[in-house]
Amino acid sequence: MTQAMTRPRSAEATKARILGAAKHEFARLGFAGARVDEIAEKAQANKRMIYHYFGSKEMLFQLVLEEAYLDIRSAEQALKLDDLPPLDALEKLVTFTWQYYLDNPEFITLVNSANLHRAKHIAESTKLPASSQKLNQMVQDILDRGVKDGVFRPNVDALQLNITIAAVGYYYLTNRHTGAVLFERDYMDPQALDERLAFNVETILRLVRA
Amino acid sequence: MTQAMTRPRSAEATKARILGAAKHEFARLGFAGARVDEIAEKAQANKRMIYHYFGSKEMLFQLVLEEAYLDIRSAEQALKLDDLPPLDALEKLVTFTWQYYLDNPEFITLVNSANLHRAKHIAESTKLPASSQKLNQMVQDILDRGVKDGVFRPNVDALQLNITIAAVGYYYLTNRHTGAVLFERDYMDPQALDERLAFNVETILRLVRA
DNA sequence: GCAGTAATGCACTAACTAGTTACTTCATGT
DNA sequence: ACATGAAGTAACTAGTTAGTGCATTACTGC
Repeated sequence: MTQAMTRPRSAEATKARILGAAKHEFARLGFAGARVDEIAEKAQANKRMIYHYFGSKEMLFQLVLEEAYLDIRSAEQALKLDDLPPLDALEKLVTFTWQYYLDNPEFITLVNSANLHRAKHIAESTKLPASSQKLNQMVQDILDRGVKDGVFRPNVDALQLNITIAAVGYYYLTNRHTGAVLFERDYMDPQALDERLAFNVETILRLVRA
Repeated sequence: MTQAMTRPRSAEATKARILGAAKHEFARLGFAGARVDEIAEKAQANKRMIYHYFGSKEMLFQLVLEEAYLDIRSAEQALKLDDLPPLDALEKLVTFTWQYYLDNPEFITLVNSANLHRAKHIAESTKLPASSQKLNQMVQDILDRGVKDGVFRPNVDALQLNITIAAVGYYYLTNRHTGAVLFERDYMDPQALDERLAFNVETILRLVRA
């Protein structure tokens, strides 16, 4: 990439620009569809830098994925749901998850791409299981408090609930394009989004209420 | 493709073999990842035949997608849910949807790939909205009967319910590979599958019950 | 200031990939 | 039998793509 102004050299800044561009391209076109040359150009970096810092297209994808997962996991931890009554905590988690998907549309297509490749790009990671376990524990704690307070029914599985909270938002958004064709509706219309969120909250709360 | 035995010539049979191989490859690797040469080989056909019958890789993908959607829509219609009490009908639909995904694993990755490309490959189809509307009407009828019988609460939106029925199964299965890494569980273990189906039925029934 | 090291750029390659050209083989209706 | 058109094939093309070799340029510690 030729630059009119000489940009100060910085390994960290270049790495970050490459990661950002890679996230964008992998999310937009999938792993196979994304082009290394295009990533380099979008990052205002040279393709050589990608191989210098990341080694291969696959390793780059690996890092993009890990970063994406760690970001949502850390945002979840920042919610401080322990301070809220169980019902409010659960509603807040459903709403947060929905809003996170809306604010970070790359996340969903990255995860889809990871699964198309049978998760081989994150298989070696140890950080991801660790942070996911914390999420699961967080939900388990909410459930326990809710049961103790008598607002939740007992024996709701935390992992199944977690999966379901993600599912009701994720599916709507990832399949919004085919959904729009099949059901002739604008899935991204603000009112449609509000209605879906309300429906999702209702779905989850009815699932756990005593 | 050289064949030891001379295969009788048949346009229909060749087209069908190509469509089958294409479905398999597109599902396995996504649209961008699939290779036309590989599809030809798997179909025991010559690549030229693909272009002869289907015109382009994109048109082939288009037909594969349409066929996949029409197949599930027709299987849904064959369920004859009108003959069942509303609660049973809904449970049967949830179970059917889950089992269809399990029996047709290509369906999910094809739909993901279609959405990655913003549904442009099915945008022109008129059959798909028509058949999807029938599905929606089917669920609406179940809801109406349930409300009349007093077993369902009123004002549950049929489309939202439809989306949710698909979501709780689809998400679990499409993200089973990353899920297995993150949560260190075998998502495809028979007992895990049974538990998930039971959870999904519970989720949907609690959502609609009076 | 200058040597050494890290960052960057350019031009290249070997393999691949969608699509095509020009041809051969077969089935069938008369 | 044989003409005709459809089914099928092999080899090719033009463009693309991940990955590299090597020279150059800018910081940094001394």
